[in-house]
Amino acid sequence: MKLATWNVNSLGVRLQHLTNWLQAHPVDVLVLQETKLTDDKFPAAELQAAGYHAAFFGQKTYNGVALLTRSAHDTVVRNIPGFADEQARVIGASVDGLRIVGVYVPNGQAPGTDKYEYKLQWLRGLRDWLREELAVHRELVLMGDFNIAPEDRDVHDPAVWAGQIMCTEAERDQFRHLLELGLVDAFRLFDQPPKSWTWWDYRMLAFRKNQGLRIDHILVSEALRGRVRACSIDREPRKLERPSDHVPVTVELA
DNA sequence: ATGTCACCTGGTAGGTGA
Repeated sequence: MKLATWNVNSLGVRLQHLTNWLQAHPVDVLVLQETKLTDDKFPAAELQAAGYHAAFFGQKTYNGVALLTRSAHDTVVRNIPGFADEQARVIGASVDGLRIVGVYVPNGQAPGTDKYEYKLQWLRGLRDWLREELAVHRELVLMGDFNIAPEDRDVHDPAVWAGQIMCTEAERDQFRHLLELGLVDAFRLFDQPPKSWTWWDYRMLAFRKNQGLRIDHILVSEALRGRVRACSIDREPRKLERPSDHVPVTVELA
């Protein structure tokens, strides 16, 4: 089976890109970030026509997450239990024997800001919850927009980005703490092309110059490690007209 | 070149967030 994550940067704008992509890549599970739609505006009918059950959790203007599955899913969770949050950033469910958690980690703006502190607090809350979740669900996939480039090889110019948002040591520590729970970065289980990014700034001709970061990730629990057959980034949607600034990442499980 | 995009309010531009 195949599972994927994609920050669409407004599902209202990107619905056609999404349905086209799903037609070409009929993954079994897809989590979306930055839908930017309240639940009453979520295009559930269009996605049902495309063959997907949808769970969604949105808000006005910002954030918003969704989970699409070919098979029926159940036991949906919205946001982090026990972590009070006014922003819609997490959706999880059980499907095909797997526990799926889709996340839109706060961007954090810049070190030293309130938003940065919120990001770090949020990541601590996520870790505390996932520790419990993993104890109950051995086969778990955590995927989404983490807004963290875990290592220098995930950054087009590590010198420029050193200490900047998405690359600070505190953020990378939080990412490592997630791995320490017993999660594996599926992308790094395989040889990958150098300069593999999932996000390019709209500005500065960043995509044309391939100046990006790898900040969208798929982490699988140790119990799933042996089932991972491939993990790849699809940069094609970034070439379309009016693209999202992020592209999809897909993992294949046996 | 902080050079783009999305979405809001409230209006034919400016602010916020990424």
